Amino acid sequence: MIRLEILCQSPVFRGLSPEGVQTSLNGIHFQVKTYQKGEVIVMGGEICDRLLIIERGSVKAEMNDYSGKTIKIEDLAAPQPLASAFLFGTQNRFPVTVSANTEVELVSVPKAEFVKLLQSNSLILDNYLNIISTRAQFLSQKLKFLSFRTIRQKIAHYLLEKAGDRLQTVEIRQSQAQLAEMFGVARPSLARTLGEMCREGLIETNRRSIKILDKPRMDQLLKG
Amino acid sequence: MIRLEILCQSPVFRGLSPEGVQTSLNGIHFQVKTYQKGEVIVMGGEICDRLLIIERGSVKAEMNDYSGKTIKIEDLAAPQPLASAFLFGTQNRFPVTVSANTEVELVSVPKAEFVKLLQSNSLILDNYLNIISTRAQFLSQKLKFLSFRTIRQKIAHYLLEKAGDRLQTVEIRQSQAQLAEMFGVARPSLARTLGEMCREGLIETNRRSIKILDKPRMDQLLKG
DNA sequence: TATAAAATGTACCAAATGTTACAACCCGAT
DNA sequence: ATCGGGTTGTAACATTTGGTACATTTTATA
Repeated sequence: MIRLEILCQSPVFRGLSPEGVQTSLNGIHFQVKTYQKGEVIVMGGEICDRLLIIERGSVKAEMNDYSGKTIKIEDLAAPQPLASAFLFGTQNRFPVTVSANTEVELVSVPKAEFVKLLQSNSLILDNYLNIISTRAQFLSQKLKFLSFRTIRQKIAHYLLEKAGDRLQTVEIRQSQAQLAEMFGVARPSLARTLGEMCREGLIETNRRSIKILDKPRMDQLLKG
Repeated sequence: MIRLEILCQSPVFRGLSPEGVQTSLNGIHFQVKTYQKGEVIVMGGEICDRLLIIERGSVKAEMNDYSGKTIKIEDLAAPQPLASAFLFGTQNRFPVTVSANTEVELVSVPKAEFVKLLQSNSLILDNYLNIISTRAQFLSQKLKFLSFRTIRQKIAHYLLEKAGDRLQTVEIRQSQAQLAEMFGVARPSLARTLGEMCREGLIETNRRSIKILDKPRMDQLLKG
C-alpha cells in the first residue's frame, strides 16, 4: 500500500495532490520495500540505478572510506529521497552506506521509470531539477565557505552574508556547537575568536544575536 | 547565424546531430548575443533566468564578495554552458561575474523555453540531468576532500584514491604548487609533509611519481 | 521552584600549518 | 655547454587552531 499523503509531501512530488501522485505512478513500475531496524539498505559503492524515497521511518547515511571505517553520519526521514544527485551523472554509485534507524518503508523507482515520470509530468521534472540544483548550490556555498583560511574570515563572511546590506544585527538560530561544526572548526576556537572580535570592537555578541559594529573592518578581513 | 556544429558538441546537446539541434531549437525562442573583449556578460547577483551557452570565444568567471573585490577565477570556453546549476533551485542568481576574455558569442535560452526543450527531447533532458548531477558529485567529492583535517590525510586520500586497488605508483601531473593549491595548503607545508612521510617509510617520492610503500598505515591515517 | 542537562566563556598547552628565505636541482632555450 | 626560470627540498620562526578542562550561565523538565 502506498502512502500517497506522505509521498505528495516529498520534494519530488511537491505540489501534486495525492491523486496526482497516484496518477503519475500508475504508468510506471516501482516497488515498496520494508527494512527492519539496523538493516542495511544500500551499501556504499553500489550502483545507484533507482530513486529511493522514504515513506516511513528514518535512515542514517554513513560514508565509509576505502579502509572500511565509517566517518560521517547524516540522518534522513520520510518523505526525503535518498542520494537524489547520484541517479544521473558520471558517478552512478551511492557514496554512502544507508541503514535503517527504525523500521523503514521505501518506494524504489528504477531510473528508467523515473525518467518516464520526469518526461510525463512537468511538475515532477521541475521539482527534481530544483532538488539537484539546490544541492549543487548548497555544496558550492559550503565550498566557498571552507575556502576562507581563518576563523575570523569565516565568521565575517557568515555574518555579512546573513546581515545583507542594511541589517546590523544577526540572529543565530543554531547553537555555537552547530555553528562550529558548520564552520569546520572546534567549538572552543570559535568561542575564542568571537570573544576576540568582541574585544576589538568588531562585533557585539549577546546570546544568539550578534551586532556588527565595524562593517568596514569586517570587509577588510575578507580582502586579505 | 547559429553554429550548429559547435552547439552539438556542447554538453547540453551532446549526442545530437547538427540537424537534431536545429530541429530542437526550431520550436523555441532564443537569442544570439555578441560581446566584445572585456565586456561584462553577467554581473554576480543577477537573476539567472536563462541558459547561456558559449558558441565562440572564452569567458572568465570571477567571484566577488560584498566588499567588491574579486577572489577566484575560472575560465570557460565554447561550447560550455554557463552556471548551468543555477537555472533551477532556490538561489536563482549568478554566483559569479562573467566577462569576455575574447570576442564572445553566446546563445541565450530563456528558462521557460529551455524547460520546453527538456520536455520535448529526452536526450537533452538526460544531458542536463547529467550536467547538474556531475557538478553536484564533483562538489561533493571536493568537499569530502577538504573535510580531512591534516595534510597527511589529504595526501593519503589523494594517493589511495588515485592508486585504486592495485597500483602502487601514482603519477602526479601537476606541479607541487598546483597540488598544494588544490589541497588548500601552503606549498612548503605540502613539501614538508611529503618529506616526513617519506622518512617514515609510508611513501617514496621521485619527481612526479609517488610510490605507496605502506598501504595499511596510509589507510590507518584516514581512520584516525 | 528545584534540579539536571545543555550551552557558553575561558584558559592552557601541544600540534599543525603558514610565512619567509634560501640552496639544490631540473629542464628548455640560446 | 651554459644560462635562466621554474620546481623542489628544507629550515627557522610566528600564528593559528585543536584538544582538554573547568567554571558559569541558560534552558528544559520534573
